[in-house]
Amino acid sequence: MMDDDQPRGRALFSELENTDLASRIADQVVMAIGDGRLRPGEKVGEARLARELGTSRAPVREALRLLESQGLIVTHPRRGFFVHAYDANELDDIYDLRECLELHAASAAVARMTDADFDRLSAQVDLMKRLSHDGQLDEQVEQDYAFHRMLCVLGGNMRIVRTFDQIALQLRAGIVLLGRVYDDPRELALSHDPLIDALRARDAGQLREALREHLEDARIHVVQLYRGADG
Amino acid sequence: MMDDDQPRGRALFSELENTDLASRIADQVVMAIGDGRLRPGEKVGEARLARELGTSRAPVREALRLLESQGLIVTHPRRGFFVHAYDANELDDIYDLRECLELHAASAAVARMTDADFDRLSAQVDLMKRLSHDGQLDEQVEQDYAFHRMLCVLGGNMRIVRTFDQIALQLRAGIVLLGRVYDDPRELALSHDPLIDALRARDAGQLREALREHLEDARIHVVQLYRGADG
DNA sequence: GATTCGAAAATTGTCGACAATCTTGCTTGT
DNA sequence: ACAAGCAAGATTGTCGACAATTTTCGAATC
Repeated sequence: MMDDDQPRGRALFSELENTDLASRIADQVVMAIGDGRLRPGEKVGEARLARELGTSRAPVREALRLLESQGLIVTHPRRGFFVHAYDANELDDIYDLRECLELHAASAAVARMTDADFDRLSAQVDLMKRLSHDGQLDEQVEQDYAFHRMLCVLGGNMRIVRTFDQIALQLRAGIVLLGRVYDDPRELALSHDPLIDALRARDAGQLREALREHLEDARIHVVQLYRGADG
Repeated sequence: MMDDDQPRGRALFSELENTDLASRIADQVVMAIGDGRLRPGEKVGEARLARELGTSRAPVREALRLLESQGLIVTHPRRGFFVHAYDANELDDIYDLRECLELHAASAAVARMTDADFDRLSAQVDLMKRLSHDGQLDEQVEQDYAFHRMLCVLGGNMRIVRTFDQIALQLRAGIVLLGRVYDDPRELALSHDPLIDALRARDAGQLREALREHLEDARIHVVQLYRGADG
């Protein structure tokens, strides 16, 4: 009896064949939120969804409960499921938490990182730069999260990585509908250079400072956009 | 056998009176894990549980999925639900995460704390001391978590509080079965005095240092016990 | 015309059922 | 007796159904 640890429900935006019907439905809902078919605050009726997808309500219910635990869906008992509508304050809190986690993980990562790890991180930023030239913004953002996730993984605490994944999912879901966050797409890729510099020097203090600045920048961008959007 | 219809005042999970069957079942399972009726690694058959509780499988399934998202239950597809068996490394990771969060929240708390807040924190420790004299260890541990939660709440970031709640639940579930963590029950209450001192002085640096020591101490206690238990 | 009230429609929480799959325990062959 | 194989039993994933509740929408009232 072995534990076949498969890459857990880590199908973020991919519709990979998941053996489980509920997980597949969850993915579909995530995508629907991601591309705006489901808007914040909108009701997600399980019966309606089940009819649309041609399944019964049971797996739909499970999928929505799963997304509820991920923070993408909220439940009002006896009234149904709704797409979680993030407000500026909540995003601010989330970024605060993210900064707290990432700074901690990054400090540990500096001590544990091998040369090959550094090369991979560096290559990741290069990839982002190439994507920014091609105007592939969505893919660039995806690789941005991948970069920060790598940092967390290198920190060595899988529990922190899991929390980061949750946060990343929420941020993507909450932000996608904003459209562009940065005025110049290349800004996102370039803003990672200070991190690479600090990593190359293996200077934890320098990395913390660079990362703090990096994340504060993103936080301010997003929160300001959100406050401007509606408040 | 689970035979208690009394509310029992344990508000680990449900906030309001038990409205939802699934939530009530989740509470029962949490309690069952807490007092050892369900042991780590043990299978939790939904059909079996449903029969014992006199309900159908649907709410049981939802409850177990909820607990899965809380990290208390793991699922092996097509094979069922099992009580999550924490190992020493995982507890180590959890404590690391907890320390990261609590240090961050505590720093913010110092700046936001009112005199009344301080009095409440102080009173909380006094309560723990009284409980430690009466030998009410379970209740004392409960109030210990309440104290640390207050600190997090004072930090002002509700997202961090939510994560703390998750961690606390997992730690309680994972640790309870160890029995005693401290040799002397009074040690737990007394170890909070340095925190109170730092809070009284409103010295964030001092609080961070005291808290780090406090949590490192607990971490080492628990992890060592766990490594000694089975490895 | 706006507001309150009430019946119809839709939705949720819960239930029992069925096929596919996993587990268990027995049979069988050597 | 012991291991492999097979059949019976139990369990999971999914489905359709029903009562209770919520929402909707039109009617009656002021």
